[in-house]
Parts: sequence; C-alpha cells; structure tokens
Amino acid sequence: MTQKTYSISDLHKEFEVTPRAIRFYEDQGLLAPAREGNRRIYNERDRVRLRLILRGKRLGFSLSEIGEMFELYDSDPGEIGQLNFLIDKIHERRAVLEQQRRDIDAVLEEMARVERRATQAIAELKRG
Amino acid sequence: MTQKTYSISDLHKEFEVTPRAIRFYEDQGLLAPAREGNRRIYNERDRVRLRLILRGKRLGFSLSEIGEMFELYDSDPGEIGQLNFLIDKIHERRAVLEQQRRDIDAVLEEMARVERRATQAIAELKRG
DNA sequence: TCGTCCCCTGACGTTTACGTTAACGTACGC
DNA sequence: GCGTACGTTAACGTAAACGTCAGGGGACGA
Repeated sequence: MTQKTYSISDLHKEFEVTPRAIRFYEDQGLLAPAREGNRRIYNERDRVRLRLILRGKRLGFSLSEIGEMFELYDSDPGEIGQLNFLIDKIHERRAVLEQQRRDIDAVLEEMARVERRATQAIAELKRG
Repeated sequence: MTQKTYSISDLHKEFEVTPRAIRFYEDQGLLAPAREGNRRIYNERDRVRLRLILRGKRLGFSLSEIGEMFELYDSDPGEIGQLNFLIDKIHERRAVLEQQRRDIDAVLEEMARVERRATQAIAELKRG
C-alpha cells in the first residue's frame, strides 16, 4: 500500500510549477487532493496526474483538453457506446500527435542544415 | 523566376487560418507582404513563412519565439559571435523538441494500451 | 447605378493560464 | 509571546492570440 503523500510545495519543487498553478489546475477540475484541515494533501495518484497535466501542456494541449482526456480515462467503460467513443477520441489525439511528430522532424532537419552551414561559416572565418 | 502571388483569402483558404490571424502575424512582424494600393500581395516567400508560423504554433511555440527564430535565420551571419549565438539557440530549441518527442512517445504508448483494453472489453461485451 | 465581393483600418471584447497582492490561520523553535 | 515558514481564500491584473464589430473603399457584372 503506497501511503506517500506530498504537500503543495513538495510538488512545486519537484515539478518546477508554482503553487498558484497547481491550485489553478484543481480549480479547473484536473486535480482533487485530499484535505487535512484545509491543507491540500496529495497522494501518488495526484502526483501522476500533475505529471500528465504538465506533459500535456508541453505538447500544447489546453487544460480543458487535458481534462477531457482524464474524464475519458476515468469514465466507467460500462457500455459499448462509451468504449467506441473512447476509441474515436484516441484516434483523434493520435492524429494530432503524429502531425506534431512530423513537424518536429521537419524542424529538426532544418535546424541541422542551418547548424552545418553555420559551423562551416565559422571555420571559414577562422581560416580567412 | 517564380512570380506567383496570393491574396489574403487565398492563403486563408489554403491554410485554414482566418484573415484576421494572418494580419495579426503581420502586426507582430512575422510577415511583411507587398502592397498594391493597400491590398496585401503575398509571394512565395511569404507563403513559406506562413507555413512555418503555423508549424511552430502546432508545436506550441509562441509567436515571439517564432519571430526570434526568423530573426536568427534572416540575420546576416557576418561575425563569429552571431554564428555561435545561432548555434546555441539551435541547441536550445533542439532540447525542447526532443523533450516533446519523448512526451509524444509516452502518450502514444499509453493510448495504445488504453485502446487495446477498450477493444478487448468490447469483444467481451459482445460475447457475453 | 445598384448590389455584391473582397479588401482595408481601427478598436474594443474574449479566452486561457496563470501572476500578484491582500489578509488571514497555524505550527514550530526559541 | 514572537518571528518565521508554510498554507489558505478572494479578487483583481495581465499577456497572448486572436474574434468581432463598425465603418469605409475600389472593382465588377446586371
């Protein structure tokens, strides 16, 4: 049984995100930590959620999009309709992510070209 | 000599971005189309720029970051200092992009897992 | 000449994702 | 008992990236 808990400043330090931001995510329904008095107590699941939020943000997803994914993931997969809906959503997201990967590869290639040229130019300047 | 030009609505249709947005990018110094009277006339280079802007946006870069990249790319690489600065910037960007790729791979794997489970669940529901 | 496009320039409004400040509670060490 | 550290809510402020009018101009076919 994993009993480890975290304060808001623990997470703040670990993930380099301000307490304000963490509270904001809770406001938006993305986190729901326990309370001790009125202090927030985060458990391992909350911590994983926060990690997912930040990962989603790095990929340019909005908080509401991230929330939608959480809802899908959490939703009771009782009926086939729900499951098919989930699969559809997964396909949507996958399309976006694969586009992003193509974009990344294009930019990386371009940067490699520019870097080669710059390195050559430096070499020539040093020689000349 | 490539003489092809485009109106704002040509680009609007091709890239599925509103004229307002295109004008806004110009406001921010990311585009500088020619004018005919006061109508904007975009050439091939402008069109490529717009493509790069949208690619950058899909990767979550801000317009000012995109502008910074343009400046670097356009800047006269006269001196070694400039060139080294350029290379440093490229390394920065590359770090971000590679982090994004790791994020994408993590999310894609997770989505594949969820999809497999969902597909199995559907199969079982149909059998049961 | 009229209606219909396509285009233009302001300029104010909106959403997202927090930052910032204020005002306060609580526990701990001395 | 007092400062310090850490936490809380509430509320206003802000930067980015446009959306959305309002008002107007030039061209063109019927």
